[in-house]
Amino acid sequence: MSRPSAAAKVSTAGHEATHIPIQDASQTFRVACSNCNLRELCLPVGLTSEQMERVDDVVTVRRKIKRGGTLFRNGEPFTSLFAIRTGFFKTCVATEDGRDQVTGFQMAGEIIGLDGIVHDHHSCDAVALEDAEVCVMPFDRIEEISREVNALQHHVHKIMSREIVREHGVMLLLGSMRAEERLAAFLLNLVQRLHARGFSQTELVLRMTREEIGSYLGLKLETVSRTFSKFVEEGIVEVKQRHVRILDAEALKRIVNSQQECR
Amino acid sequence: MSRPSAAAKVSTAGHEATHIPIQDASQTFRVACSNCNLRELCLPVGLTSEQMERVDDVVTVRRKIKRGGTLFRNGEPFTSLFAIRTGFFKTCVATEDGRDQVTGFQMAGEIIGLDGIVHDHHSCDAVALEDAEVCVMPFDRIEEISREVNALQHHVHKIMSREIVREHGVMLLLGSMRAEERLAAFLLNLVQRLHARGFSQTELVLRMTREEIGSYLGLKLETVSRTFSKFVEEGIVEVKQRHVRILDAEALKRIVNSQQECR
DNA sequence: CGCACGGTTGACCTGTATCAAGCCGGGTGG
DNA sequence: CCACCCGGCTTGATACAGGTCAACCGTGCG
Repeated sequence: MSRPSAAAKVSTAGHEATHIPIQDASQTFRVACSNCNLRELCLPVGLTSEQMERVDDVVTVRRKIKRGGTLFRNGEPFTSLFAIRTGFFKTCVATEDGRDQVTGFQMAGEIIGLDGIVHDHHSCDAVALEDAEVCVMPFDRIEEISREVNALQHHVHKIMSREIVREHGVMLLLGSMRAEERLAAFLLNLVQRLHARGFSQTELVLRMTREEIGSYLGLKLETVSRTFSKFVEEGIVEVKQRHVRILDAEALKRIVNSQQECR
Repeated sequence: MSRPSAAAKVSTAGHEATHIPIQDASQTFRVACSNCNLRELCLPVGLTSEQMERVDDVVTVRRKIKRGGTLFRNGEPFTSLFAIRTGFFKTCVATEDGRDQVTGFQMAGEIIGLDGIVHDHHSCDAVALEDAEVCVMPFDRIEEISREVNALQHHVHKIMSREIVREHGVMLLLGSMRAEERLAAFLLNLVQRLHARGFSQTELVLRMTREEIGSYLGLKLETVSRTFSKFVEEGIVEVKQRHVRILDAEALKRIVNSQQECR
């Protein structure tokens, strides 16, 4: 998967402002949270300007990652959490025997790296699915400042708890849903998160391959493909490559909590 | 369960208000962590006695839960985390359409309730699979004290991170393993945790039904049963009801990371 | 232009679910 | 104390969702 090349340059408006000429792999520079437009996604709301000043110190630098590059890898020492500013990531765990599992897809405003806290080493890989930029937040700094700013402390707890709850949802999906339900749930989840970021509620561009979707959903890529085709036949979605338009969101919702009924 | 006269000394501040009236189902009383024999499972190590005194304030009361009783339920307000002192729990999430999924089994020394932090309400049920006793740790108290005791702060972060990593493992299991691998992984995990608590490395008593195991592993109870039978035939384990003796742990390990070879 | 990777589709196979019957053990009430 | 019942478990027969293997296509990159 070493296919760096031209960044997938889909013009789905939005984050263009942050497009800055890329130099080498991971260029770094300094910025402030206080005037970041993603603030309300990463940070607690209602901070005094004094507190905000403290919180600004959480982010030391930003870092750019090219498509296909890794933000961190299983086994690497853990030092920082990362707030995604732009771009799209997948995280995945692997067993020695080569099998691997995508554990999540992360987009702007989301935090990654929480897995590293327990053992001071990361236990999964974070791979950029498109050119990305993250805010680096050294974890000792986070702990220090969250001792002073209660709202930040609670916010950190919430972020971790949210991740736990999200994973519960994935377990439910993997443990008890059939292929159609999984894919429907996946699409609804993606589009909902994108919508919260100001994108369309009905149209999305998949940043990942069918294989990656399959890995996340516990399905083979062929099954993902077939299920997409089925949705298309039924007029629920339009699919052209990675571009998906949802024609009937209600149908998707019905699929998710139908479970073939009865019993 | 000696009446904790030693704990009565604490007398800190006016938290008496939090004393919940004792009901029949869940009896409550006060104790100290500093001389709890599970300390090293719940708490950070290497605290000064001064810090330990602060940390003692984290646990307000204990609570007993009978087999089949719930510690908390989906939708209930979140106020506290719980450290399991004795007994065995399952946590499970459910969809409106009745389907549900066991997300984990918890034993002595483990912490439950982390799911409630994000939304101030629990998002899953915690059910006692045998008579149990838990330490109640009001979360605002945890936050307060962990601002003062760095080691506690970091410990809380680790506990949450550990849960995230554990769930990654379950996702891997559910997303990419076959029935035998799942059950083998499950048994190894259980026995390893029990061993860490001083129990046998080769013998265990399952506290849950085949159906609950199945729910956790994303299998039907019949498949769980058949897979047990297969392991018995192969001489890997002995199974009498819920009593399991592992005869060949190596074989289980081989099953877990074999994945039908090759590729 | 052509290759290669991602995606689609078809044919077939298999692991697990489903349905059903029966067993075992423990608790209850007569 | 026994008979009975019931929940949990096992086992068999059969069905089917999804996996596997394979061929082919389209598109975007070198």
